[in-house]
Amino acid sequence: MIYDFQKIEKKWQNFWSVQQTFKAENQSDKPKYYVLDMFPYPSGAGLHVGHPLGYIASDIVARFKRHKGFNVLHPQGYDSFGLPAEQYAMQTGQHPAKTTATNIKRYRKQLDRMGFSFDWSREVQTSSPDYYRWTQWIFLLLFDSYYCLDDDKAKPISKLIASFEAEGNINIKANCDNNIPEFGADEWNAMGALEKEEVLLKYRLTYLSDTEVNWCPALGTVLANDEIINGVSERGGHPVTKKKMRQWSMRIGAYANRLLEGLNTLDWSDSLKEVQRNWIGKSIGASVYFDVKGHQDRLEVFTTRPDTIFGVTFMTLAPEHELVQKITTAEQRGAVENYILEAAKKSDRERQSEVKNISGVFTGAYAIHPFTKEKVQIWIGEYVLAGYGTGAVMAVPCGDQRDYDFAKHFDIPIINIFDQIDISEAAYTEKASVGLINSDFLNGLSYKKAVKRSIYALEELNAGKGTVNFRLRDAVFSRQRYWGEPIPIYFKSGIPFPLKAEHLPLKLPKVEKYLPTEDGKPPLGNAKDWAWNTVLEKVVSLDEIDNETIFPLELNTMPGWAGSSWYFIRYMDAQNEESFVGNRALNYWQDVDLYLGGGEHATGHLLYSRFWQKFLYDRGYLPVEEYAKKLINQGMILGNSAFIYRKKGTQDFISKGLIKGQKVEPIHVDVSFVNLNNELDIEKVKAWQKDFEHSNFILEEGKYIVGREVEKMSKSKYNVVNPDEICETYGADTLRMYEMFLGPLEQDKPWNTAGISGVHNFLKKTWRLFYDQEKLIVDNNKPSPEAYKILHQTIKKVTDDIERYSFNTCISTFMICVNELSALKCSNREILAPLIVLLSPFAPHFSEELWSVLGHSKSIEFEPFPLFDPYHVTETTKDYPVSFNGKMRFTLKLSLSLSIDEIKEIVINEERTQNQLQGNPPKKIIVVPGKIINIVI
RNA sequence: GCUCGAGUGGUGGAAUUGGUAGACACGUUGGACUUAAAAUCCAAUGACCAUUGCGGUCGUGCGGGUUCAAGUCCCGCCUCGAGUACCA
Repeated sequence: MIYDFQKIEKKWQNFWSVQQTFKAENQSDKPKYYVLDMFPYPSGAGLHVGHPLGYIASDIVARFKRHKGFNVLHPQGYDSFGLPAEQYAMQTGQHPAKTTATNIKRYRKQLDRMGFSFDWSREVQTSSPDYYRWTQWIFLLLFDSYYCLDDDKAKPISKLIASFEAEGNINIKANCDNNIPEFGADEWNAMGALEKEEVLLKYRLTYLSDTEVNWCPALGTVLANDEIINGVSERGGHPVTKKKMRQWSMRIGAYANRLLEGLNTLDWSDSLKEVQRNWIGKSIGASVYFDVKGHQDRLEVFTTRPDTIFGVTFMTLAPEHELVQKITTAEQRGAVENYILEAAKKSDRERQSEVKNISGVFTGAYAIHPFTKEKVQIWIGEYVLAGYGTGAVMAVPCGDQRDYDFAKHFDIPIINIFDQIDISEAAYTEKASVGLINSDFLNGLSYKKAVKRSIYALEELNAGKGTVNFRLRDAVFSRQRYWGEPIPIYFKSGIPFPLKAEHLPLKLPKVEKYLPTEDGKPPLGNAKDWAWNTVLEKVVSLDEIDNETIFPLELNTMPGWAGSSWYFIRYMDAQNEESFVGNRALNYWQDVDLYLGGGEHATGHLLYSRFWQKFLYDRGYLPVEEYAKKLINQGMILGNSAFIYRKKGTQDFISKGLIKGQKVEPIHVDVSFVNLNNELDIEKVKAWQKDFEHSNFILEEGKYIVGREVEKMSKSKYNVVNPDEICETYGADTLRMYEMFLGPLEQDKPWNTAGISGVHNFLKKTWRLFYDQEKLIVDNNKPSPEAYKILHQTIKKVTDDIERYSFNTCISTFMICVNELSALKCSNREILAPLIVLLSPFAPHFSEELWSVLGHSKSIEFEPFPLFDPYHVTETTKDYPVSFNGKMRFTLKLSLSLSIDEIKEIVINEERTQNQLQGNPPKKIIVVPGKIINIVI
């Protein structure tokens, strides 16, 4: 009988599906284990071989844990709201729901073919109303909350209202909008309902405000900071500009410190934690208030170097700073407005590319130095960013290179405050302990002391205070798009009100067009009837809304990250119609034990989901503050692109070896046209695209050799390899093992089919331990000691390797094991049965088949994982290295082998020991339980 | 510029706390079985020297150091990759 993987894989996939083998129960006496994959966006292109890498790894862990006696939750679903489906809809008029459904079907088929042990009864789709109903519910809960700084947690807004009624807002410490006027209880109680709502909006965790947003004209929508890479949109690479718009935001800033501190409790990679730390960007320093000469307003700046305050010779504001208009003098107005206009025109990218250009303009106004009382010029300059700190800096040219360059360029005075330091060429930016000079009461003090003293002095004068500043901005939550969750909000006189939870879901309407309306409203503006009907149906009475309003409903939708910020909770209890998750399920599953996914989500999904988790925890809906203590970022599988070379201006394509110095342009060709020796199938290329039909291919030694380059796998680079093809030729089990064998899980690696035969041969070789031609040759004889030794060494190594997620070495171990068993011609049931169990997480179909061949009727899945038995690993005569550390002590290490109790005798290789000890032989041997044996001499 | 990774045969990569570097696989070469091919099996495969003496020398990016012992630890460089960037 040959190894017919096609037949076997079909058979067992069908079996698992019919038996519902992988359905997890929400209660069990077994300990729980929750293995989570980052769910995919179902794109039109389908899966390529890179996508399953993480799923294979998590599937191995899931299956391993089932063998180890855990009740395993291993779900899968789809992040199915998103831009590509919407853009496709714009082009073709097809409803995104339809294309999404088609894509999901295709994904499912591909996933099933690889034999994953997902519990599909828990599938979620973020675009399904049953799911986004609860996304909307969480939005409403955020709307119903504020962040209390006294207790450092989110609380119901009703508590805030109660405080306002009792004592106004004077003593309230909350994370909220800036510039909220103070009011007492009487004033609050005297306010009208709408007025109160307007105040509350400034405290809510999701709130509407006029904010400077990243506007992407090409996509017709705003974008969050993490959706912009190098000044252009992540999707499509379109330019992004600044625009002021009334938008929903999420007060993630309230959680900045907890998100930062929480990282210390997580077992995530250092690099990923570092990315989040940088993104949160905590800096400790001081706020300093400068009076503006001749104005009431005070100018607030943030600095990390309050110790350098006596070096201030000017101030710089961002062009967008709100005080600019107020304080600019008549003579300077023209120049200032020109400058602002020029700055506004530029995209983020242009600004970034002009970093080295120094530009700025004097406002004509002066600030008063809080200590010296001298007046300092106030400038505006692009180098100050509106979005960081207060959008204004106190410029200390002697201590900051940018201020220094600016001062030199505009001939502004520079004061040196550093003792013995030459600042004629550049600023002194070190924090090293040089004494200060020209600094009044700070003279002679070191950095640390001066910082302390200056903050103290500022506070005394009421001219500043110690502050912590975060780079993390509140997250813009509105998107001017169709294919996203509708925001469950209606308006009355411009004030937002929440729909009631029992009225959810607020479903997406059908629209004719997916583009924004002609008057610039989001796509949902095309659904006027929907908006009115919804409001009539769901809001108590018509009086509740303003007659004047044309669109009483919120027309923006939620961003892509909304649905993905809590899907891992929904999996615990995906069918629940009463609540976003049931208490019993939640108490049982608690959190994710292992999360696997790409590191590219560090500043997006992985931050936002932590934020929502903490919020839901604060409000008492979740039991833990971090949902995934252990995270592994699988590396990317890269494509191995193939190139042909067109001679400039001709239709001649030159084989790679013949290019020499000629001018050629490389053109991607589909990798399937190229064989393992990089020879091109010219006929296929000619048939592929019209352009090449009459092209001339210049060969070397009768062949056209292509160039190769490793790039990201993508359709446009024609380097995509479809897992279906591999399953067709080698089978899913080979694909699974090969992807793991390619290299360490967390490393990026190019796809290369060259080595796949090795893994396939391994399976065939294992098969031959069971079958000789047609005959099953498994016997019930007593295995030899050698066979036991091989098996138990394998058990030990495979178990250890899975537990440290080193799957590539596991596979090597299997190969050694099977090679050795073949050499012994060992086909004993007592050896083969446990071996098949070991192998089953990696090659599940293969193992199930052989398991049933051995006469078992139940699925191998729940068979206990074989335990390592040191008794079977007898010969340990290997000579162990002996080490000597200064305390006259030797450490003798045993690699696998025996537990200490089993050791009868230790033989020390005299010659070797003598060599290493240079004439100090051991005198006494003490055996201590554990792995290390100490020999004291 | 800053932060974090990584540099090991022809290739992918092993070497868990310092302990026989190169496991395992691909590739290559030779051989067996075959009319032949496929499939399968066996042997060799870091470099150099010696191979009718079984061995020897050098080897983990470079230069130092610690240690009986360094791919692994420390110091100083080089190269590559990833992220990030006027963050006050």
